[in-house]
Amino acid sequence: MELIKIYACLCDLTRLRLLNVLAQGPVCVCHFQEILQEPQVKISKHLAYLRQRGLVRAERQGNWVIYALAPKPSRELKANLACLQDCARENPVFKRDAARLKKIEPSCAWVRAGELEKAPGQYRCGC
Amino acid sequence: MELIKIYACLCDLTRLRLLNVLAQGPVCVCHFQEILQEPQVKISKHLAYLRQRGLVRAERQGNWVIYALAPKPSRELKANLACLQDCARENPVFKRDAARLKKIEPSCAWVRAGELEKAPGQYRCGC
DNA sequence: GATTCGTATGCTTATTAAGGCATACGAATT
DNA sequence: AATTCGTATGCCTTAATAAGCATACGAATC
Repeated sequence: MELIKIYACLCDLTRLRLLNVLAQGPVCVCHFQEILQEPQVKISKHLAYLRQRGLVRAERQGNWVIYALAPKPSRELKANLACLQDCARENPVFKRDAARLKKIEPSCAWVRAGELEKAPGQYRCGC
Repeated sequence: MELIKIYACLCDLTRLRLLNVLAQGPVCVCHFQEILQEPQVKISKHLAYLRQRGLVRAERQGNWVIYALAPKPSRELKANLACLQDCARENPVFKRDAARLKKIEPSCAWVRAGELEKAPGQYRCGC
């Protein structure tokens, strides 16, 4: 069932952080490393987990891979992501991630990738 | 983290069904068996899971044990339970459970138990 | 006090998942 | 074509979980 799949994706802190960052727009893996301060394997595996379950899309851009939220989220997914955003607002962990994202943003060229253009938000990567 | 715990509770169909029924008010285990059409062990174990994590409270009433939603839910829990209710509205599984609950309701004496009185809704048990 | 009823728990098995290390991959660079 | 860079994956270990069977428990009844 769609709902179970969604909740399974949400019941890990790393994935929660990834999704919460992605809510601001597409991000590449290298930036996730900086923002979450977690090893590359860990991030890559959790992104794969989310990708395999359709919550997230990936697109290669040269050497980098840019991740974005799924373009056509189900009603359930949309509702739960909104709920997560709401709950994350006051949480120190998510707030810290958001701060690091803001810090990285200016030092990073904006990238426009064909496929991902349909996704919400702006492109933050270019490394 | 509170959020992770909540999502871990929500990522199982049986628990989702239990919580969705409990949103209508306290219910005893025997009625859960009728409503979910699942074996007693399964229901009892998932209720224990929810109880150990504080989403749910239990109170003995003679031979029966009546379960209810936690009396003082956190902001996160409240938000997610509301989201679940919203998502469950259109789902055939949850709708079927709700129908079975309605069917049982009239044939069942209303019980007032001391502790649980603080919980939302009405008591459905008495078997 | 023995039995019955409703519920909970211990045990076992199978599945899933998380984390880390090493390594493989594709694209760009040299 | 060899190397480098960013990312993904295979393998391993460990831990958590689900499900079912058998059994234990507490309260009521006989």
